[in-house]
Amino acid sequence: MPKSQIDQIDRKILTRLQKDGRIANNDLAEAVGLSPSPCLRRVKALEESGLIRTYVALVDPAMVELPVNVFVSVTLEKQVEERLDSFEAAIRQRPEVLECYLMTGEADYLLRVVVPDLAAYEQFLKTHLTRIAGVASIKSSFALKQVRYETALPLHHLAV
Amino acid sequence: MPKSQIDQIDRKILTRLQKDGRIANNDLAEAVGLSPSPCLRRVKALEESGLIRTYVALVDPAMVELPVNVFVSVTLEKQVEERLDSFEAAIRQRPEVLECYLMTGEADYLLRVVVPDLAAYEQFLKTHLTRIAGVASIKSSFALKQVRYETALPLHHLAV
DNA sequence: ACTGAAATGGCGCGACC
DNA sequence: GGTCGCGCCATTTCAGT
Repeated sequence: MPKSQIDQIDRKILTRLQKDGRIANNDLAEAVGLSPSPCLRRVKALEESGLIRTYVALVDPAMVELPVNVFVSVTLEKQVEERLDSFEAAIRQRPEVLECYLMTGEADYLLRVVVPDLAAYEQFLKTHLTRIAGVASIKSSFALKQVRYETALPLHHLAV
Repeated sequence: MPKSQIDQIDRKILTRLQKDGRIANNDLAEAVGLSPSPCLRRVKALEESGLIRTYVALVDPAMVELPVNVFVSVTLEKQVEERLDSFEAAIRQRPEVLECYLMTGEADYLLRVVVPDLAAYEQFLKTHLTRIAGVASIKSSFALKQVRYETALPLHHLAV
């Protein structure tokens, strides 16, 4: 489903829903200059195409005792395809790993891990990360502060 | 508002809403073993306490022509408080910077930037990032693949 | 004080123009 | 894309424990 299907109104809908996923369809319709029914039809189409993946509630990390963000660079022993898959499968098991990227260059992984404190991170390292087969080296970088965290993708580049 | 206020049911509510932010209150109530009225009251309390920050729609990056993730390490010239604030303010202006963390160690920043292609990233570098006052050095690392991306925080550590 | 049940007003969501 | 209408859900009120 290429971008050619996305017009100005769809872009407005997406921008609005990325800010407020619980907006009432009536209000959304008014905001984008449509009547409720065709607006809802567009939203459903965006959902069914997979363009809108899901709706979620965002929780404040500090208020649930999860103030520590750690970025972990992981290097694997060999770059065999099989190793990558098994590493990724293992990573997907761990709920404290919120993000994981396969990186270029040294061809390792970058993880963002969220934990209550340093002790919990040490536990994660010892009990889980170091036990994954094929892990050669691990480098941890700690965040002092989360300056910005957005889930809304910028859509300005999408042509009309 | 410490965690002592959060009981088992609240945890279930949060876990559920982090997976499906648009679930009907009736269904949520049934899922957590409550009747609709007290369930909704708890949700409202969690919202007003700020523990639930907001509800959002998550959009598929590839389907809106944003397949490129870049992690950018930024070092500032001097670690004056004022410089940090002005850098952070500048970063907040740029919608392609989805995440920004103040890091320990070399005490620089780590950014996650999302762009349509390498040309757009080059444009971002030249037009915006390098023009921010106080930026000493920039190191860009590109992601080949987003292996995992979660917004749901793990709540298993919260005691009953 | 917090929970569960009933009533009402508004909205989501389909059929049709 | 807009209009109409039904059914369901969110929300308030009231009673119970």
